[in-house]
Amino acid sequence: MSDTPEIPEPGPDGGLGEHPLTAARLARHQEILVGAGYPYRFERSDYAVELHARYGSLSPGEETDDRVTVAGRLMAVRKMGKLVFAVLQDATGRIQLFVDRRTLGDEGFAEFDELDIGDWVGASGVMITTKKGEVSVRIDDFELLAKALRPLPAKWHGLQDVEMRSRRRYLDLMVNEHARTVALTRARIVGELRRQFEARGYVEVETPVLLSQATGALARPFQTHHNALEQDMYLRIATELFLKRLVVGGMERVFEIGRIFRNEGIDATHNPEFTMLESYQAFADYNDIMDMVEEMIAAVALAAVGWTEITYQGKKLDLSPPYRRVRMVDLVAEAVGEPVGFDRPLSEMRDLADRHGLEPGSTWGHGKIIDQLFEELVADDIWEPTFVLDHPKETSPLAREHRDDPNLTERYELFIAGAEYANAFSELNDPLDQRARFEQQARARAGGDEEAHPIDEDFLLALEYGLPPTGGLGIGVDRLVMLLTDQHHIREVILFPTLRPEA
RNA sequence: GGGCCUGUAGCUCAAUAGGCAGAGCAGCGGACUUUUAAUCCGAAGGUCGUGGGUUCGAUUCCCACCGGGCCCA
Repeated sequence: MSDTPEIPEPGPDGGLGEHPLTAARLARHQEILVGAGYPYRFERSDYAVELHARYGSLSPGEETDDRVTVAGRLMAVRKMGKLVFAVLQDATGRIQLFVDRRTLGDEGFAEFDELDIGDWVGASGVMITTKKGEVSVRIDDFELLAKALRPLPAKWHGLQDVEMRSRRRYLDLMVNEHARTVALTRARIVGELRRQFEARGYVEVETPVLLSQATGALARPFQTHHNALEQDMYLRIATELFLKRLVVGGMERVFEIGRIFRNEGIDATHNPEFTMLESYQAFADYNDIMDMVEEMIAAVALAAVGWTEITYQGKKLDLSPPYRRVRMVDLVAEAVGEPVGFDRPLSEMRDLADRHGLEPGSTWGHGKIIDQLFEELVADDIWEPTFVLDHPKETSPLAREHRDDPNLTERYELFIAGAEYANAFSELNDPLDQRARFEQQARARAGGDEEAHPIDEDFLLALEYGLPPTGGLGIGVDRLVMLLTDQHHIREVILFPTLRPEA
């Protein structure tokens, strides 16, 4: 009888039908579904940012005959009776729609009135500027592309709640410009890192995430189980040993940017899954890698933020090379006011550690004490980019012995603003020495040191076929993004940080 | 793991020395053809994180739990 189709009863709608803020949106949505439905695609002619670039110089009140089609999310609506100003946000920015009844017609104008903030809309019209000079599209046609059944966070205060910004990152991205900026800057940083390595002849590779043994670093792994193989497996805690196997195989320059998993605490600088960049270059030593790293950091800063002189946590920071290069033992000696060489009796070194608030474990040698004194007394105070050189052999089981000192290794960490950004060494390539180092680690582990490497026999096998002299590097990508976007918490640079399930 | 703080409307935040919980924005109804957080008028909107306890009465005090934040280890 009736020619208007019946609106279906609300099905399982998550309670949207009962809430006053969503009932009307849901009803409209169902009305559209029983009618013409939503379009499957939409042809846009221009992004918001392009229109501002092209028409920003029009004088106030100027009109053109240039037709454009825009699309985006409706973020604001200002109704003036027979005239409406609406704001559409696309991936690049915002553009105002000038919606007047004369141009759009009575029917279309009434339909536009039914739109809600948050709806996805496509619209066509001509480019004009308003009396106040705002670049706008005076629309003569529009289409509802998808309806937002839930209201957006407040337009002015946005979304502040840290928890919800992380849990519902899409809302954060919709309403907080800085969230979009950080996400885009991260993409630029990762892209530039790739370009830097590719320009130097490196090949990007992917090594396994799922392993029967998690090796190559000091960390507790996530454990899982493979049903068909009937064996426990572990998520990787580093990519190091697999990348070196590739160099053994003759891939002389390789790098990987990949997710690493460490089953440890969550705080401002640690997320259980994070992104690590590792690279290995045959025939290079750690000096070569230092030169490369300072060039790369500067290039990445330029690409990401446009300058090498940045502001971090309210202070100026210059990332242009060359970076200071200083030995760890010299920094520690300076901090404690006395020499900390390996020629001093171990008992004196243990006293020294005690006096500086450390509680040296029974397995600690000179090297571990020096390393811990550095962490405790020096690391936090380094501001300008600094390569801290020549770590003790004891705490660097994968690094090659220093050519001038058998107690040290050719290893450095790059410190900036009190945090570590890169870790690199002349790689240990003698399989016999590597086996001895692993065994020393195993003894420390048996002695109660949980921060000790397990032995990886399969890696030793590969080494026995010959690893050329190699310079290796690891960079914490998330921390680098934090530095370049001036964020003080890792959750701000990871789109979906690890959280407890919501109650 | 320890300490401190925190959870109130869709969002951002108030208040209550234990006695009917408020505002701005958003939403709803109305006016308005040049707005930019539009403006004006009107009517609404709440399981005060969850569960116990004390009390005549608890959003407020106590306990536990859940989520979150900061600091320390």
